[in-house]
Amino acid sequence: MKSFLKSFRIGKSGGEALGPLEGVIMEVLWKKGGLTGREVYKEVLRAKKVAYTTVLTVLERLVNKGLVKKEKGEEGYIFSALYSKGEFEGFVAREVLKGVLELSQSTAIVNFVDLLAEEDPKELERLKRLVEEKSRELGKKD
Amino acid sequence: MKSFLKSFRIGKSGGEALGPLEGVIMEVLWKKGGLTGREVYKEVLRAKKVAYTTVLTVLERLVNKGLVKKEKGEEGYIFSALYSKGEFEGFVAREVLKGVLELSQSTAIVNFVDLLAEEDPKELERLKRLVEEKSRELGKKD
DNA sequence: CTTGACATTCTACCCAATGTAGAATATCAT
DNA sequence: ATGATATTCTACATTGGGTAGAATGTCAAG
Repeated sequence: MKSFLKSFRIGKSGGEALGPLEGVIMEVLWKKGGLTGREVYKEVLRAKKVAYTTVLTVLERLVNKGLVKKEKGEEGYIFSALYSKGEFEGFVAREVLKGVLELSQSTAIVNFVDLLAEEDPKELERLKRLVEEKSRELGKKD
Repeated sequence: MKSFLKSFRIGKSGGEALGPLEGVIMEVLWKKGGLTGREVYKEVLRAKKVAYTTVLTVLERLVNKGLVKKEKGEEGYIFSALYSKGEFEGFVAREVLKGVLELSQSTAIVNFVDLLAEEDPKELERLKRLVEEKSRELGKKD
């Protein structure tokens, strides 16, 4: 996956790795891939009033970022997501977490646990299990 | 602390919540607070060749962001960081982690453990301890 | 083959954050 | 009052993203 991730925007409802229109377009391509520009446009319209050419421009930028594939079909170009939403989220999460850990590892760890405890305390168990698994998986020496 | 954090930039060496020049200036103020513009400028020069007015402009922007305090002193204005580097990092880490968790909690958790294991596996122990403490601290019922 | 409906690409504008710095103005000691 | 600073104003550049019209390409129906 290419280095499309330059910045992670912090908004009211979570972080975003894509602009709002980019996000809508990727959602469309994740739900139903292999669409023509016009089809993508029609889907986007359900969420947001924009011009057809705006959608095409953004699609082109997503292609340049390496997130979308554009291939000639019978009916003109067909656009589809190069990675699933899950793969994409994984990539974003990894890069962003890497950034936070490099900023200050201890701060990141403490805050991660705190946040998880605040937002969804039962996930602490899962985290603990994951850590234990990982530990076993690594040092068979313990 | 104000909402100065709009975006977290992902670079080669970790994430950054500030631009490069902003970062240099904050480092100066964290090392030795209570400096005049000219003093900040002189310190910044050791790291980067810029004009005095550039430093002043950026200082002013940092004041507007609520990260720097500017107060009249004998010798003109004195600039100092409003928060320690640790406080700042904590705030950034928290906001960014919140963003990642909201993007996809499970993805965030899995990747967090994986990354920590890759980068500094002995920290897994600390993470586990923190999780256990936090669990005890919450549900005294377990 | 020409025309009209699309598709595709080009070009250009806007905005915000950041870097950059000169111009203008204020202040003050000599 | 004059020259050195300090401070503020103004402005330009770049980047990422949103927006869309203009220009051009394509093709099928008349």
